[in-house]
Amino acid sequence: MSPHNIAQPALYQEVAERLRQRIFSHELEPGAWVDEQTLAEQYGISRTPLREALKVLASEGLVTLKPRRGCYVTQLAERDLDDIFPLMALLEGRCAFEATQRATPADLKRLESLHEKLERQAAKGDINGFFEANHAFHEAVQELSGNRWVKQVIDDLRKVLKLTRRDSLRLDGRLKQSLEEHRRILAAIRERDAATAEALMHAHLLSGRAALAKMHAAALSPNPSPAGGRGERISHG
Amino acid sequence: MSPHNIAQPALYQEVAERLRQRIFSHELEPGAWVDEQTLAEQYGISRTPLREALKVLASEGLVTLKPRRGCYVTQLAERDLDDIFPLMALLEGRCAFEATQRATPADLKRLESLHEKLERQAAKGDINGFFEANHAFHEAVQELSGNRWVKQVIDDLRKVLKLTRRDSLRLDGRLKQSLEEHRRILAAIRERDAATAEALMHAHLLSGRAALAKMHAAALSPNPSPAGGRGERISHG
DNA sequence: TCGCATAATACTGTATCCATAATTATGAAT
DNA sequence: ATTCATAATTATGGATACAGTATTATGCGA
Repeated sequence: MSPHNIAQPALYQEVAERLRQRIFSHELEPGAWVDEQTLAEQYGISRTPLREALKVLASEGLVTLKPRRGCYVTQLAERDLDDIFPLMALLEGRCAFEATQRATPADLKRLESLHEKLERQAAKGDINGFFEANHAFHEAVQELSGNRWVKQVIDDLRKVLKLTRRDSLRLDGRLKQSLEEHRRILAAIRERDAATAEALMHAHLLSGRAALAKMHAAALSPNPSPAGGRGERISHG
Repeated sequence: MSPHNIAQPALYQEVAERLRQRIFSHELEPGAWVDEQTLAEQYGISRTPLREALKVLASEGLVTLKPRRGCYVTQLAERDLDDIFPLMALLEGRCAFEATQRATPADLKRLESLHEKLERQAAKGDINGFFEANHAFHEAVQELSGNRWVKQVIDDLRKVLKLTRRDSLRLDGRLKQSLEEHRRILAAIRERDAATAEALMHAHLLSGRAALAKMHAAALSPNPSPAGGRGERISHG
Protein backbone atom coordinates (compact mmCIF):
# COMPACT_ATOMS: atom_id res chain seq x y z
CA MET A 1 0.00 0.00 0.00
CA SER A 2 1.47 3.33 1.05
CA PRO A 3 5.22 3.56 1.62
CA HIS A 4 4.93 4.59 5.25
CA ASN A 5 3.68 1.13 6.13
CA ILE A 6 7.35 0.18 6.17
CA ALA A 7 7.65 1.86 9.53
CA GLN A 8 11.17 1.79 10.84
CA PRO A 9 11.17 0.22 14.28
CA ALA A 10 11.71 2.54 17.19
CA LEU A 11 15.07 2.53 18.88
CA TYR A 12 13.72 1.10 22.12
CA GLN A 13 12.57 -1.97 20.22
CA GLU A 14 15.97 -2.65 18.78
CA VAL A 15 17.56 -2.12 22.16
CA ALA A 16 15.05 -4.48 23.73
CA GLU A 17 15.89 -7.13 21.15
CA ARG A 18 19.62 -6.75 21.69
CA LEU A 19 19.16 -7.03 25.43
CA ARG A 20 17.02 -10.13 24.94
CA GLN A 21 19.81 -11.75 22.99
CA ARG A 22 22.34 -10.89 25.66
CA ILE A 23 20.05 -12.36 28.30
CA PHE A 24 19.34 -15.52 26.30
CA SER A 25 23.04 -16.03 25.63
CA HIS A 26 23.63 -15.60 29.35
CA GLU A 27 26.11 -12.85 28.71
CA LEU A 28 23.76 -11.11 31.12
CA GLU A 29 23.05 -13.82 33.62
CA PRO A 30 20.11 -14.10 36.02
CA GLY A 31 20.64 -11.89 39.02
CA ALA A 32 23.00 -9.52 37.24
CA TRP A 33 22.22 -5.88 37.82
CA VAL A 34 21.52 -3.83 34.74
CA ASP A 35 23.01 -0.36 34.85
CA GLU A 36 21.16 2.16 32.71
CA GLN A 37 24.01 4.61 32.28
CA THR A 38 26.58 1.98 31.47
CA LEU A 39 24.38 0.27 28.89
CA ALA A 40 23.34 3.56 27.34
CA GLU A 41 26.99 4.47 26.90
CA GLN A 42 27.76 1.01 25.49
CA TYR A 43 25.08 1.41 22.85
CA GLY A 44 25.87 5.05 22.29
CA ILE A 45 22.33 6.15 23.04
CA SER A 46 20.61 8.11 25.75
CA ARG A 47 18.91 6.57 28.73
CA THR A 48 15.43 7.37 27.46
CA PRO A 49 15.01 4.60 24.88
CA LEU A 50 16.98 2.23 27.08
CA ARG A 51 14.58 2.75 29.95
CA GLU A 52 11.64 2.14 27.65
CA ALA A 53 13.26 -1.08 26.49
CA LEU A 54 13.66 -2.19 30.10
CA LYS A 55 9.98 -1.58 30.73
CA VAL A 56 9.16 -3.91 27.87
CA LEU A 57 11.54 -6.59 29.09
CA ALA A 58 10.06 -6.27 32.55
CA SER A 59 6.58 -6.90 31.15
CA GLU A 60 7.97 -10.00 29.48
CA GLY A 61 9.40 -11.12 32.78
CA LEU A 62 13.00 -11.15 31.58
CA VAL A 63 14.11 -8.45 33.99
CA THR A 64 12.76 -7.40 37.35
CA LEU A 65 12.36 -3.71 38.17
CA LYS A 66 12.90 -2.51 41.68
CA PRO A 67 11.64 1.09 41.89
CA ARG A 68 14.44 3.52 42.78
CA ARG A 69 16.81 0.58 43.13
CA GLY A 70 17.39 -0.56 39.61
CA CYS A 71 16.84 -3.57 37.48
CA TYR A 72 18.26 -7.08 37.38
CA VAL A 73 17.88 -10.10 35.15
CA THR A 74 15.08 -12.25 36.51
CA GLN A 75 16.05 -15.34 38.44
CA LEU A 76 13.80 -18.34 38.02
CA ALA A 77 13.31 -20.64 40.97
CA GLU A 78 12.73 -24.38 40.66
CA ARG A 79 9.18 -23.58 41.71
CA ASP A 80 8.77 -21.44 38.61
CA LEU A 81 9.97 -24.25 36.36
CA ASP A 82 7.58 -26.62 38.10
CA ASP A 83 4.78 -24.21 37.24
CA ILE A 84 5.79 -23.28 33.72
CA PHE A 85 6.58 -26.68 32.23
CA PRO A 86 3.21 -28.25 33.03
CA LEU A 87 1.60 -25.12 31.61
CA MET A 88 3.63 -25.42 28.44
CA ALA A 89 2.75 -29.11 28.32
CA LEU A 90 -0.92 -28.23 28.48
CA LEU A 91 -0.69 -25.59 25.78
CA GLU A 92 1.62 -27.38 23.40
CA GLY A 93 -0.34 -30.57 23.91
CA ARG A 94 -3.46 -28.72 22.86
CA CYS A 95 -1.64 -27.34 19.83
CA ALA A 96 -0.62 -30.84 18.81
CA PHE A 97 -4.24 -31.94 19.07
CA GLU A 98 -5.54 -29.09 16.93
CA ALA A 99 -2.68 -29.31 14.49
CA THR A 100 -3.32 -32.99 13.93
CA GLN A 101 -6.91 -32.27 12.98
CA ARG A 102 -6.16 -29.28 10.79
CA ALA A 103 -2.97 -30.22 8.99
CA THR A 104 -3.24 -30.51 5.23
CA PRO A 105 -1.07 -33.01 3.32
CA ALA A 106 1.21 -30.11 2.46
CA ASP A 107 1.47 -29.22 6.14
CA LEU A 108 2.41 -32.80 6.96
CA LYS A 109 5.09 -32.68 4.32
CA ARG A 110 6.54 -29.56 5.91
CA LEU A 111 6.46 -31.10 9.37
CA GLU A 112 8.30 -34.11 8.09
CA SER A 113 10.86 -31.88 6.46
CA LEU A 114 11.41 -30.06 9.74
CA HIS A 115 11.71 -33.33 11.57
CA GLU A 116 14.30 -34.59 9.13
CA LYS A 117 16.38 -31.55 9.92
CA LEU A 118 16.12 -32.51 13.56
CA GLU A 119 17.32 -36.03 12.71
CA ARG A 120 20.28 -34.62 10.84
CA GLN A 121 21.30 -32.32 13.66
CA ALA A 122 21.02 -35.21 16.10
CA ALA A 123 23.16 -37.40 13.85
CA LYS A 124 25.76 -34.66 13.74
CA GLY A 125 25.53 -34.25 17.48
CA ASP A 126 25.08 -30.50 17.00
CA ILE A 127 23.42 -29.38 20.21
CA ASN A 128 22.68 -25.84 19.10
CA GLY A 129 21.48 -27.01 15.71
CA PHE A 130 19.22 -29.55 17.41
CA PHE A 131 17.87 -26.85 19.68
CA GLU A 132 17.01 -24.61 16.75
CA ALA A 133 15.46 -27.41 14.70
CA ASN A 134 13.46 -28.48 17.73
CA HIS A 135 12.16 -24.98 18.15
CA ALA A 136 11.22 -24.77 14.47
CA PHE A 137 9.21 -27.99 14.70
CA HIS A 138 7.34 -26.90 17.81
CA GLU A 139 6.62 -23.52 16.27
CA ALA A 140 5.23 -25.17 13.15
CA VAL A 141 2.87 -27.27 15.24
CA GLN A 142 1.71 -24.16 17.07
CA GLU A 143 1.04 -22.36 13.82
CA LEU A 144 -0.89 -25.31 12.47
CA SER A 145 -3.12 -25.20 15.52
CA GLY A 146 -4.48 -21.96 14.13
CA ASN A 147 -4.82 -20.20 17.48
CA ARG A 148 -2.62 -17.13 17.41
CA TRP A 149 -3.16 -16.31 21.07
CA VAL A 150 -2.08 -19.73 22.23
CA LYS A 151 1.04 -19.36 20.14
CA GLN A 152 1.62 -15.92 21.60
CA VAL A 153 1.38 -17.19 25.16
CA ILE A 154 3.69 -20.10 24.39
CA ASP A 155 6.21 -17.73 22.83
CA ASP A 156 6.14 -15.50 25.90
CA LEU A 157 6.65 -18.44 28.22
CA ARG A 158 9.45 -19.80 26.06
CA LYS A 159 11.26 -16.49 26.38
CA VAL A 160 11.10 -16.79 30.13
CA LEU A 161 12.33 -20.37 30.00
CA LYS A 162 15.32 -19.19 28.03
CA LEU A 163 16.49 -17.55 31.22
CA THR A 164 17.69 -21.01 32.22
CA ARG A 165 20.63 -22.59 30.51
CA ARG A 166 19.58 -24.87 27.72
CA ASP A 167 22.28 -27.46 28.10
CA SER A 168 20.03 -30.17 29.48
CA LEU A 169 20.41 -31.65 26.01
CA ARG A 170 24.01 -32.40 26.93
CA LEU A 171 22.76 -34.73 29.63
CA ASP A 172 23.52 -38.42 29.10
CA GLY A 173 21.04 -39.69 26.49
CA ARG A 174 18.66 -36.74 26.59
CA LEU A 175 19.17 -35.75 22.98
CA LYS A 176 18.44 -39.27 21.77
CA GLN A 177 15.42 -39.46 24.04
CA SER A 178 14.06 -36.13 22.84
CA LEU A 179 14.51 -37.23 19.26
CA GLU A 180 12.61 -40.44 19.89
CA GLU A 181 9.76 -38.49 21.48
CA HIS A 182 9.62 -36.28 18.41
CA ARG A 183 9.47 -39.32 16.15
CA ARG A 184 6.45 -40.64 17.98
CA ILE A 185 4.72 -37.26 18.00
CA LEU A 186 5.18 -36.90 14.27
CA ALA A 187 3.93 -40.44 13.74
CA ALA A 188 0.76 -39.71 15.70
CA ILE A 189 0.13 -36.55 13.72
CA ARG A 190 0.72 -38.40 10.48
CA GLU A 191 -1.75 -41.07 11.52
CA ARG A 192 -4.31 -38.38 12.42
CA ASP A 193 -4.43 -39.58 15.99
CA ALA A 194 -5.00 -36.24 17.68
CA ALA A 195 -5.50 -37.57 21.19
CA THR A 196 -2.23 -39.50 21.08
CA ALA A 197 -0.38 -36.55 19.57
CA GLU A 198 -1.63 -34.40 22.42
CA ALA A 199 -0.62 -36.93 25.06
CA LEU A 200 2.82 -37.44 23.54
CA MET A 201 3.49 -33.74 23.20
CA HIS A 202 2.36 -33.25 26.78
CA ALA A 203 4.71 -35.97 27.96
CA HIS A 204 7.51 -34.56 25.80
CA LEU A 205 7.40 -31.25 27.62
CA LEU A 206 7.31 -32.88 31.04
CA SER A 207 10.21 -35.04 29.94
CA GLY A 208 12.10 -31.86 29.21
CA ARG A 209 11.39 -30.62 32.70
CA ALA A 210 12.63 -33.87 34.18
CA ALA A 211 15.89 -33.60 32.25
CA LEU A 212 16.39 -30.08 33.54
CA ALA A 213 15.70 -31.18 37.10
CA LYS A 214 18.21 -33.99 36.74
CA MET A 215 20.80 -31.52 35.51
CA HIS A 216 20.12 -29.10 38.35
CA ALA A 217 20.32 -31.91 40.84
CA ALA A 218 23.70 -32.89 39.43
CA ALA A 219 25.09 -29.38 39.70
CA LEU A 220 24.32 -28.77 43.35
CA SER A 221 26.50 -25.68 43.51
CA PRO A 222 24.35 -22.85 42.21
CA ASN A 223 25.80 -19.35 41.96
CA PRO A 224 25.57 -18.33 45.60
CA SER A 225 25.10 -14.65 44.86
CA PRO A 226 24.13 -12.46 41.91
CA ALA A 227 26.98 -11.09 39.89
CA GLY A 228 28.52 -8.14 41.70
CA GLY A 229 28.00 -4.44 41.14
CA ARG A 230 26.38 -2.45 43.84
CA GLY A 231 26.48 -5.30 46.28
CA GLU A 232 23.68 -7.61 47.25
CA ARG A 233 20.56 -5.59 46.91
CA ILE A 234 18.11 -8.32 46.14
CA SER A 235 15.99 -9.21 49.10
CA HIS A 236 13.73 -12.16 48.42
CA GLY A 237 11.69 -11.34 51.25
CA MET B 1 12.28 -6.40 56.51
CA SER B 2 14.34 -3.30 55.93
CA PRO B 3 12.29 -0.12 55.55
CA HIS B 4 13.14 0.33 51.89
CA ASN B 5 10.99 -2.67 51.07
CA ILE B 6 8.10 -0.23 51.22
CA ALA B 7 9.18 1.06 47.85
CA GLN B 8 6.96 3.82 46.59
CA PRO B 9 5.76 2.89 43.12
CA ALA B 10 7.21 4.84 40.25
CA LEU B 11 5.08 7.44 38.56
CA TYR B 12 4.83 5.48 35.33
CA GLN B 13 3.25 2.61 37.22
CA GLU B 14 0.54 4.79 38.68
CA VAL B 15 -0.08 6.34 35.31
CA ALA B 16 -0.29 2.90 33.73
CA GLU B 17 -2.85 1.83 36.30
CA ARG B 18 -4.97 4.94 35.79
CA LEU B 19 -4.89 4.41 32.06
CA ARG B 20 -5.88 0.77 32.53
CA GLN B 21 -8.92 1.85 34.51
CA ARG B 22 -9.91 4.36 31.83
CA ILE B 23 -9.56 1.67 29.20
CA PHE B 24 -11.50 -0.93 31.19
CA SER B 25 -14.28 1.56 31.88
CA HIS B 26 -14.35 2.33 28.18
CA GLU B 27 -13.84 5.99 28.84
CA LEU B 28 -11.01 5.34 26.40
CA GLU B 29 -12.66 3.06 23.89
CA PRO B 30 -10.98 0.67 21.48
CA GLY B 31 -9.64 2.51 18.48
CA ALA B 32 -9.37 5.83 20.29
CA TRP B 33 -6.06 7.60 19.72
CA VAL B 34 -4.04 8.32 22.81
CA ASP B 35 -2.36 11.70 22.70
CA GLU B 36 0.78 11.88 24.82
CA GLN B 37 0.87 15.63 25.25
CA THR B 38 -2.80 15.94 26.12
CA LEU B 39 -2.65 13.16 28.68
CA ALA B 40 0.56 14.48 30.19
CA GLU B 41 -1.09 17.86 30.65
CA GLN B 42 -4.21 16.23 32.10
CA TYR B 43 -2.17 14.41 34.70
CA GLY B 44 0.14 17.36 35.23
CA ILE B 45 3.25 15.33 34.48
CA SER B 46 5.87 15.27 31.77
CA ARG B 47 5.70 13.01 28.76
CA THR B 48 8.56 10.80 29.94
CA PRO B 49 6.72 8.69 32.56
CA LEU B 50 3.62 8.71 30.38
CA ARG B 51 5.57 7.21 27.50
CA GLU B 52 6.99 4.55 29.76
CA ALA B 53 3.47 3.72 30.94
CA LEU B 54 2.33 3.34 27.34
CA LYS B 55 5.16 0.89 26.66
CA VAL B 56 3.93 -1.22 29.53
CA LEU B 57 0.32 -1.10 28.34
CA ALA B 58 1.49 -2.02 24.86
CA SER B 59 3.25 -5.10 26.24
CA GLU B 60 0.00 -6.04 27.93
CA GLY B 61 -1.80 -5.65 24.63
CA LEU B 62 -4.12 -2.92 25.85
CA VAL B 63 -2.79 -0.31 23.46
CA THR B 64 -1.15 -0.65 20.08
CA LEU B 65 1.94 1.40 19.28
CA LYS B 66 2.50 2.62 15.77
CA PRO B 67 6.07 3.91 15.58
CA ARG B 68 6.20 7.60 14.71
CA ARG B 69 2.42 7.62 14.37
CA GLY B 70 1.16 7.30 17.89
CA CYS B 71 -0.81 4.94 19.99
CA TYR B 72 -4.42 3.77 20.10
CA VAL B 73 -6.49 1.52 22.34
CA THR B 74 -6.34 -1.99 20.95
CA GLN B 75 -9.33 -3.21 19.00
CA LEU B 76 -10.14 -6.89 19.37
CA ALA B 77 -11.58 -8.70 16.39
CA GLU B 78 -14.09 -11.54 16.64
CA ARG B 79 -11.21 -13.75 15.59
CA ASP B 80 -9.30 -12.74 18.71
CA LEU B 81 -12.24 -13.63 20.92
CA ASP B 82 -12.54 -16.97 19.14
CA ASP B 83 -8.90 -17.61 20.02
CA ILE B 84 -8.85 -16.27 23.56
CA PHE B 85 -11.99 -17.85 25.01
CA PRO B 86 -11.04 -21.44 24.17
CA LEU B 87 -7.63 -20.71 25.61
CA MET B 88 -9.15 -19.37 28.80
CA ALA B 89 -11.45 -22.40 28.86
CA LEU B 90 -8.44 -24.68 28.69
CA LEU B 91 -6.55 -22.83 31.42
CA GLU B 92 -9.42 -22.23 33.80
CA GLY B 93 -10.62 -25.78 33.24
CA ARG B 94 -7.23 -27.02 34.29
CA CYS B 95 -7.33 -24.77 37.35
CA ALA B 96 -10.68 -26.22 38.34
CA PHE B 97 -9.22 -29.72 38.05
CA GLU B 98 -6.22 -28.93 40.20
CA ALA B 99 -8.22 -26.89 42.67
CA THR B 100 -10.64 -29.75 43.18
CA GLN B 101 -7.80 -32.06 44.10
CA ARG B 102 -5.99 -29.61 46.33
CA ALA B 103 -8.75 -27.77 48.15
CA THR B 104 -8.82 -28.21 51.91
CA PRO B 105 -12.11 -28.15 53.80
CA ALA B 106 -11.35 -24.55 54.71
CA ASP B 107 -10.82 -23.73 51.05
CA LEU B 108 -14.18 -25.28 50.18
CA LYS B 109 -15.79 -23.16 52.84
CA ARG B 110 -14.31 -20.05 51.31
CA LEU B 111 -15.42 -21.03 47.81
CA GLU B 112 -18.94 -21.55 49.08
CA SER B 113 -18.85 -18.18 50.74
CA LEU B 114 -17.77 -16.56 47.49
CA HIS B 115 -20.48 -18.40 45.62
CA GLU B 116 -23.10 -17.20 48.06
CA LYS B 117 -22.09 -13.67 47.33
CA LEU B 118 -22.66 -14.45 43.67
CA GLU B 119 -26.11 -15.77 44.50
CA ARG B 120 -26.95 -12.61 46.41
CA GLN B 121 -25.80 -10.32 43.60
CA ALA B 122 -27.83 -12.35 41.14
CA ALA B 123 -30.89 -12.12 43.36
CA LYS B 124 -30.45 -8.36 43.52
CA GLY B 125 -29.97 -8.24 39.76
CA ASP B 126 -26.80 -6.23 40.31
CA ILE B 127 -24.85 -6.76 37.08
CA ASN B 128 -21.67 -5.08 38.25
CA GLY B 129 -21.82 -6.78 41.61
CA PHE B 130 -22.33 -10.12 39.89
CA PHE B 131 -19.39 -9.41 37.63
CA GLU B 132 -17.12 -8.69 40.57
CA ALA B 133 -18.31 -11.69 42.58
CA ASN B 134 -17.84 -13.87 39.52
CA HIS B 135 -14.30 -12.64 39.15
CA ALA B 136 -13.57 -13.27 42.81
CA PHE B 137 -14.77 -16.87 42.54
CA HIS B 138 -12.73 -17.59 39.43
CA GLU B 139 -9.67 -16.02 41.00
CA ALA B 140 -10.07 -18.17 44.09
CA VAL B 141 -10.17 -21.31 41.97
CA GLN B 142 -7.03 -20.20 40.17
CA GLU B 143 -5.22 -19.61 43.43
CA LEU B 144 -6.27 -23.00 44.74
CA SER B 145 -4.77 -24.61 41.66
CA GLY B 146 -1.41 -23.61 43.09
CA ASN B 147 0.18 -22.73 39.76
CA ARG B 148 1.13 -19.06 39.88
CA TRP B 149 2.14 -18.92 36.23
CA VAL B 150 -1.18 -20.23 35.03
CA LYS B 151 -2.89 -17.62 37.15
CA GLN B 152 -0.59 -14.96 35.74
CA VAL B 153 -1.40 -15.91 32.16
CA ILE B 154 -5.11 -15.97 32.90
CA ASP B 155 -4.89 -12.55 34.52
CA ASP B 156 -3.11 -11.15 31.50
CA LEU B 157 -5.68 -12.57 29.12
CA ARG B 158 -8.50 -11.31 31.28
CA LYS B 159 -7.12 -7.79 31.02
CA VAL B 160 -7.23 -8.06 27.26
CA LEU B 161 -10.77 -9.40 27.37
CA LYS B 162 -11.79 -6.36 29.38
CA LEU B 163 -11.28 -4.39 26.19
CA THR B 164 -14.70 -5.67 25.18
CA ARG B 165 -17.81 -4.44 26.91
CA ARG B 166 -18.91 -6.73 29.65
CA ASP B 167 -22.63 -6.31 29.25
CA SER B 168 -23.26 -9.75 27.81
CA LEU B 169 -24.66 -10.45 31.27
CA ARG B 170 -27.53 -8.15 30.36
CA LEU B 171 -28.51 -10.55 27.62
CA ASP B 172 -31.84 -12.31 28.13
CA GLY B 173 -31.25 -15.07 30.70
CA ARG B 174 -27.47 -15.03 30.60
CA LEU B 175 -27.04 -14.05 34.23
CA LYS B 176 -29.29 -16.87 35.39
CA GLN B 177 -27.51 -19.29 33.11
CA SER B 178 -24.09 -18.22 34.33
CA LEU B 179 -25.24 -18.62 37.91
CA GLU B 180 -26.49 -22.13 37.23
CA GLU B 181 -23.17 -23.06 35.64
CA HIS B 182 -21.39 -21.80 38.73
CA ARG B 183 -23.64 -23.89 40.96
CA ARG B 184 -22.72 -27.04 39.09
CA ILE B 185 -19.02 -26.21 39.11
CA LEU B 186 -19.05 -25.66 42.85
CA ALA B 187 -20.98 -28.90 43.34
CA ALA B 188 -18.38 -30.84 41.35
CA ILE B 189 -15.56 -29.35 43.37
CA ARG B 190 -17.38 -30.12 46.60
CA GLU B 191 -17.88 -33.72 45.49
CA ARG B 192 -14.17 -33.97 44.63
CA ASP B 193 -14.99 -34.77 41.03
CA ALA B 194 -12.04 -33.07 39.39
CA ALA B 195 -12.74 -34.24 35.84
CA THR B 196 -16.31 -32.95 35.96
CA ALA B 197 -15.21 -29.68 37.52
CA GLU B 198 -12.75 -29.22 34.68
CA ALA B 199 -15.33 -30.02 32.03
CA LEU B 200 -17.92 -27.72 33.56
CA MET B 201 -15.49 -24.85 33.94
CA HIS B 202 -14.39 -25.34 30.36
CA ALA B 203 -17.98 -25.26 29.16
CA HIS B 204 -18.67 -22.24 31.36
CA LEU B 205 -16.06 -20.18 29.57
CA LEU B 206 -17.24 -21.25 26.13
CA SER B 207 -20.75 -20.41 27.23
CA GLY B 208 -19.51 -16.92 28.01
CA ARG B 209 -18.07 -16.64 24.53
CA ALA B 210 -21.37 -17.76 23.03
CA ALA B 211 -23.24 -15.08 24.98
CA LEU B 212 -20.85 -12.43 23.74
CA ALA B 213 -21.22 -13.63 20.16
CA LYS B 214 -24.99 -13.49 20.49
CA MET B 215 -24.76 -9.93 21.77
CA HIS B 216 -22.46 -8.88 18.96
CA ALA B 217 -24.74 -10.49 16.42
CA ALA B 218 -27.64 -8.52 17.86
CA ALA B 219 -25.84 -5.19 17.63
CA LEU B 220 -24.87 -5.35 14.00
CA SER B 221 -23.96 -1.68 13.85
CA PRO B 222 -20.44 -1.46 15.23
CA ASN B 223 -18.67 1.88 15.45
CA PRO B 224 -17.69 2.29 11.79
CA SER B 225 -14.55 4.22 12.56
CA PRO B 226 -12.26 4.87 15.52
CA ALA B 227 -13.04 7.95 17.57
CA GLY B 228 -11.73 11.02 15.80
CA GLY B 229 -8.52 12.92 16.39
CA ARG B 230 -5.97 13.16 13.65
CA GLY B 231 -8.17 11.40 11.20
CA GLU B 232 -8.22 7.78 10.20
CA ARG B 233 -4.66 6.64 10.56
CA ILE B 234 -5.22 3.01 11.30
CA SER B 235 -4.54 0.85 8.32
CA HIS B 236 -5.40 -2.76 8.92
CA GLY B 237 -3.36 -3.92 5.99
C1' DT C 1 38.51 -3.14 66.91
C1' DC C 2 33.71 -2.79 66.15
C1' DG C 3 29.38 -0.28 65.61
C1' DC C 4 26.85 3.67 64.45
C1' DA C 5 26.04 8.21 62.57
C1' DT C 6 26.93 11.34 58.96
C1' DA C 7 28.68 12.85 54.55
C1' DA C 8 29.80 11.77 49.80
C1' DT C 9 28.64 9.40 45.69
C1' DA C 10 26.20 7.14 42.17
C1' DC C 11 22.22 5.78 40.18
C1' DT C 12 17.34 6.15 39.16
C1' DG C 13 13.19 9.23 38.30
C1' DT C 14 11.37 13.28 36.08
C1' DA C 15 11.33 17.39 33.33
C1' DT C 16 12.73 20.07 29.48
C1' DC C 17 14.58 20.71 24.97
C1' DC C 18 15.67 19.66 20.19
C1' DA C 19 15.23 16.88 15.89
C1' DT C 20 12.53 14.42 12.77
C1' DA C 21 8.74 12.47 10.53
C1' DA C 22 3.87 12.47 9.59
C1' DT C 23 -0.31 14.92 8.83
C1' DT C 24 -2.85 18.83 7.49
C1' DA C 25 -3.39 23.02 5.18
C1' DT C 26 -2.52 25.84 1.26
C1' DG C 27 -2.06 26.98 -3.43
C1' DA C 28 -1.27 26.30 -8.21
C1' DA C 29 -2.18 23.80 -12.37
C1' DT C 30 -5.11 21.04 -15.16
C1' DA D 1 -13.85 21.94 -9.28
C1' DT D 2 -10.48 18.55 -8.46
C1' DT D 3 -5.92 16.86 -7.87
C1' DC D 4 -1.27 17.06 -6.92
C1' DA D 5 2.74 19.34 -5.01
C1' DT D 6 4.60 22.01 -1.42
C1' DA D 7 4.83 24.39 2.96
C1' DA D 8 3.37 24.78 7.73
C1' DT D 9 2.03 22.53 11.76
C1' DT D 10 1.95 19.13 15.20
C1' DA D 11 3.09 15.13 17.55
C1' DT D 12 6.36 11.60 18.40
C1' DG D 13 11.35 10.00 19.12
C1' DG D 14 15.57 10.89 21.39
C1' DA D 15 19.03 13.63 24.12
C1' DT D 16 20.26 16.34 27.89
C1' DA D 17 19.80 18.42 32.36
C1' DC D 18 18.21 18.42 37.01
C1' DA D 19 16.24 16.45 41.38
C1' DG D 20 15.76 12.93 44.74
C1' DT D 21 16.86 8.64 46.92
C1' DA D 22 19.55 4.63 48.01
C1' DT D 23 24.05 2.90 48.74
C1' DT D 24 28.78 3.33 50.06
C1' DA D 25 32.48 5.52 52.30
C1' DT D 26 34.32 7.98 56.11
C1' DG D 27 35.02 9.24 60.75
C1' DC D 28 33.81 9.49 65.45
C1' DG D 29 32.83 7.20 69.71
C1' DA D 30 32.62 3.21 72.72
